[in-house]
Amino acid sequence: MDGIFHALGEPVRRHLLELLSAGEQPAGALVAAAQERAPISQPAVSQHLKVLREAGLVTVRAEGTRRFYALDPDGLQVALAWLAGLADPLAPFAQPLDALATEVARGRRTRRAGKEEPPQGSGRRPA
Amino acid sequence: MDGIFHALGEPVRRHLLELLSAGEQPAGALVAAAQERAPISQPAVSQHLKVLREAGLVTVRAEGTRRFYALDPDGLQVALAWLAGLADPLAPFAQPLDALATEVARGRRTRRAGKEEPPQGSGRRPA
DNA sequence: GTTCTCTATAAGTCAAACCTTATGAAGGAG
DNA sequence: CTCCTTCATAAGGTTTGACTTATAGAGAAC
Repeated sequence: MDGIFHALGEPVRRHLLELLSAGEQPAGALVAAAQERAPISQPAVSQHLKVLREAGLVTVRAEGTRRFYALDPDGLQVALAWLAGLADPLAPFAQPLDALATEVARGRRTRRAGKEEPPQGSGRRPA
Repeated sequence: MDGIFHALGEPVRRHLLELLSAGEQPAGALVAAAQERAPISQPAVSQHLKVLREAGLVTVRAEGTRRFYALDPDGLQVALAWLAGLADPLAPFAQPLDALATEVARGRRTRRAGKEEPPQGSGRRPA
């Protein structure tokens, strides 16, 4: 939870998430896209991706020498639920918006991936 | 947008928002509540409140020498919409979850302000 | 094998941001 | 008016965090 919102607090990292909302991409493409917006080095982007990874906001899949990053719906859901609970304290109990967000996120992932649960290497750290 | 997520990145500030989700409170009460969780000075809390204020996440109302803080649904809505758009890029167009979040936030505000909509007799908020 | 590509980590620098003590401004009480 | 309360701002110190250059490791191409 702490890690999630801390990760979201950085503009570059939010931009990376926006890029990933179009679908999974190799680190190289993310570096190129980030450098198109503002001058930034490859290691800087790599470090940002590490933060997002450890926060549980993105997942990585290795293919050869490339690392494909994708949004992690679970992490996003945690942030969404917290904000929704703030707006209306009853929401987390009645769960109307909460459940809807989960639905959307999950549906989006399975629809996009078309495959199931590859071996999950890097550890996910609780927030 | 930048200011909003930057403000949300700080644990103390998120705690203050949680406290405010129970309703508007004077700064003093927020200081006391914050100090209950961890040792922190009054000016530190005041500075955090300033950040939240400038980010558009809270509003202030002066009454005598006291300042009553409250959640600003508009700011929360911006954060919610951004996250929802991430989870499903189509959401901002089709606006299912987006509209729902707005409804919730607005309903909450007008309900609290006592403008219209007499209470529907449901129980007051539980734990 | 050698080399080139792709990505992550190491080490160091610099700026942002958080916290503290001290103080000031404004309203209410005596 | 004087004092006390409530809250904000000022100034300064310290830590956190983001960036850069340099380098290492793994796989693909030659």
